[in-house]
Amino acid sequence: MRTQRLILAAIEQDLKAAGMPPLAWYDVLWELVRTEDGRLRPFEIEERTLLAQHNLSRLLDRMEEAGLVRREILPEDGRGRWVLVTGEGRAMRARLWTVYAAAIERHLGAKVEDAVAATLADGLERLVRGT
Amino acid sequence: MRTQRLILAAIEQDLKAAGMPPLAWYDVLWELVRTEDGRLRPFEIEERTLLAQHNLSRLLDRMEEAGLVRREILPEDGRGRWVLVTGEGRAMRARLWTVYAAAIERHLGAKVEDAVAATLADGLERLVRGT
DNA sequence: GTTTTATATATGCAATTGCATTCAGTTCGA
DNA sequence: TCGAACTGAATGCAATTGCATATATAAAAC
Repeated sequence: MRTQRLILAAIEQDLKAAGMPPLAWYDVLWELVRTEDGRLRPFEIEERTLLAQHNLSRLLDRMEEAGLVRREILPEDGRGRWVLVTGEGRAMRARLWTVYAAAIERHLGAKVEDAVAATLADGLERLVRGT
Repeated sequence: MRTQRLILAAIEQDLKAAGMPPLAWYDVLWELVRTEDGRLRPFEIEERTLLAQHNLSRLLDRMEEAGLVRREILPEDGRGRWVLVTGEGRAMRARLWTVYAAAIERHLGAKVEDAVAATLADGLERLVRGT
């Protein structure tokens, strides 16, 4: 808990210092960009990012407001929406990544050897999966 | 990040389900209880819990309101306060712990063997210290 | 078919957090 | 010894989050 809080705070700090939006924005953009056609349903983003539903709904409001994504109703199911990345959204993700990657390297990569990192990743993964 | 979020959410969930206050309350109470005379300066709690200053200030408001701690001005430095645990605070910490301990066991202990946990703890510690 | 139940998303409102600033008191330097 | 600089804590206000509920639609049950 302590480690995560410290490192997350440090990374968010770096993003803010670079005038970038918070990490959650990156997470959403990334999930969208890595799909075939740059779009997902909100509930899919929800699952992938672990954001709470109402929380994501409002994050999408802000991102739409900022021109990074666009929402469209989908014909086959009137309840749902598509969330599409815009070009601006893709550009923002790329810019975010340069800062984010540097932050990861600084606050994580530079601190432990790859072997330790791999062991950590493995152990943490087990924790989630339950052995 | 994912592991931490999932496990923390699960634990907070257990606390809430038991009608208990959030984990941060426990952290503060614990830091107080483990001292010799059950009192600390706000900035000391801050360091130990990683809570932000203004944030802690308000958390203490709530905890004082709930009768778990008490604030006193300290004579030797007019700027500072003492934060003291009350008997109620100690009782609450003990009750919190029964739920918290069970949650830890359920969401952590039951999921990995001790050896893995030890390796994890070591690796995470290194991350903070920088090797 | 019409009522129930379930799913997907949004929203009103209260609680919490973040940020900048304020306030009070201490220390330091000329 | 007086004002600048600093430290510890609190606070006003905006942004975010949590919680419950609303809205809209679809699927299932009768």
